[in-house]
Amino acid sequence: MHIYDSVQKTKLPFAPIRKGEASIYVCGPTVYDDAHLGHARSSLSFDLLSRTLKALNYKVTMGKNFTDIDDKIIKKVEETGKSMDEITSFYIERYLEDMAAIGIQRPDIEPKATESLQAIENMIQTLIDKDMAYVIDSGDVYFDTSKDSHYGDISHQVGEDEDNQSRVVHTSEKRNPKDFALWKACKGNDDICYDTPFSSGRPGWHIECSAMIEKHFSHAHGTEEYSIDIHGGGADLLFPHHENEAAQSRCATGHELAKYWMHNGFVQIDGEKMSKSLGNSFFLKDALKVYDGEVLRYYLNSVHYRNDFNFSEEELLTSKKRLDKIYRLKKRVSPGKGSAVNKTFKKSLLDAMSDDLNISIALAVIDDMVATTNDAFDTNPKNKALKKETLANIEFIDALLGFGSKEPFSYFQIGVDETLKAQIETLISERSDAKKEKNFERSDSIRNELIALGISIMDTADGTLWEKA
RNA sequence: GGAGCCAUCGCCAAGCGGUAAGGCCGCAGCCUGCAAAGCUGCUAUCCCCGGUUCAAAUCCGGGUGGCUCCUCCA
Repeated sequence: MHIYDSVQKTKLPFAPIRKGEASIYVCGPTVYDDAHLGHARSSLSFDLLSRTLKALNYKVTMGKNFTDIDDKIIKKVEETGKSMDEITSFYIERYLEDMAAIGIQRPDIEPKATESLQAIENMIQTLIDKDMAYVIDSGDVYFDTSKDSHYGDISHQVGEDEDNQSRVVHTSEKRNPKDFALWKACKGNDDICYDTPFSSGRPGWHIECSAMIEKHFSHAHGTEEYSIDIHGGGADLLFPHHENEAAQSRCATGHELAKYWMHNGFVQIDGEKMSKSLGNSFFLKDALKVYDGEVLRYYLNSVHYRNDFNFSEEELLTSKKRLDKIYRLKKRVSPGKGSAVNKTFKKSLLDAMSDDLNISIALAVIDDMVATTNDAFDTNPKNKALKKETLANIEFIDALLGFGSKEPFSYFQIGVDETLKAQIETLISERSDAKKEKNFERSDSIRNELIALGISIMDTADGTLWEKA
């Protein structure tokens, strides 16, 4: 396995802290609204990583947090009059449903900030005790970036001279412009506050990830140099979020946070980053109303995770066509039971994914397998061994990439209700009769009716099959 | 103002110094009553200008264009 490390900016062989194991932590969503396609892409990217490592026989432990204490959540509390818990638990449920719909394997650990307060407090206290953090008059606690000689190693964005060059004006009692809040003191009676020795307040954004990783991935920390193997998230988190996480963890624990850092590219709409502030975000739940989750999954995963992804309906339809081909092949071999995966096929797929998740090559390998197998069945439709192997191949695709698991006939009937189904079957039956009588004018006319209904048909040796377009 | 990323066939997209994968679309053919599906074949010298090298889409320098980060953000 090779992984592109966004800190070293190069592809590195994956050598985990512990042989045969892989610990991954991905920054999850702040739960104040529904997940958009960008969240989907991030989840999908690291889902592929996890599946690939599992296929390579690593014992994977995947963690993804829910940020459930945050300014925007508090704002939502004020706006709606609902409790913070009502809001966050609602969106956490929605998030999990949406992710399940696109085939994301549930992480092993899903920590929440509200359930990690002790760990957060401990880490901040440690930093204060080590004089790497300071409490200002208001009760806010800041991390002192000047005390960390490695601050900047992650994002390479902290220059020597710089500072007031930033287009953001910093005005506070911070000692250094780059210092960031570990803890925000209570602002008033209505604020969400937790008591700690340093002040009553709530955690800053960055500290939760460091604390959760420390809490949930607590290796013995003997001679181990890193807390986890891989830390992931969107490219926008590299700075300041990950830089700050790394600094906190390094200074509090004496260990580097992660051995490898991976960042996924953005989903764009018309060439611009999808984001709420630009008003161009596309909620996953809305996309799922129009497109099947499996098709969305194939589509959003069809471009390498590090590249930006420009969403277009036209390209999504192209992805569906490629997925369709896999299911058409599956129709030829279903129902049945798989035997063993073709070794060459399996190796080619794994080789592709082992190269920093080269999905393009992987999909090309699948397309090739589909064409070759179809060709073989065109020559010999009754090749039983090949049928079993093909089923096994498709099962492997599903395990590794997360698509192809549906019953193939039902895949082509998504969106067809019982009434329409009965109508289609009647028409097909009438058409078959017409064909037997060589009344082709009639049979073609029926076919046109079906096409008008969005149904395409194909005559095979086993009768007429139909598909919803 | 500072820091990065990207630019490959009509569209999407691999490539990581050794002579351009794959998909969609299009064209031709096989199959079919005709189709559809499936299969086969055909279609690019890599934004521009310099340089390094026996050899560059791939490395270096300079342009041009697009995107992102430095503020919440996947």
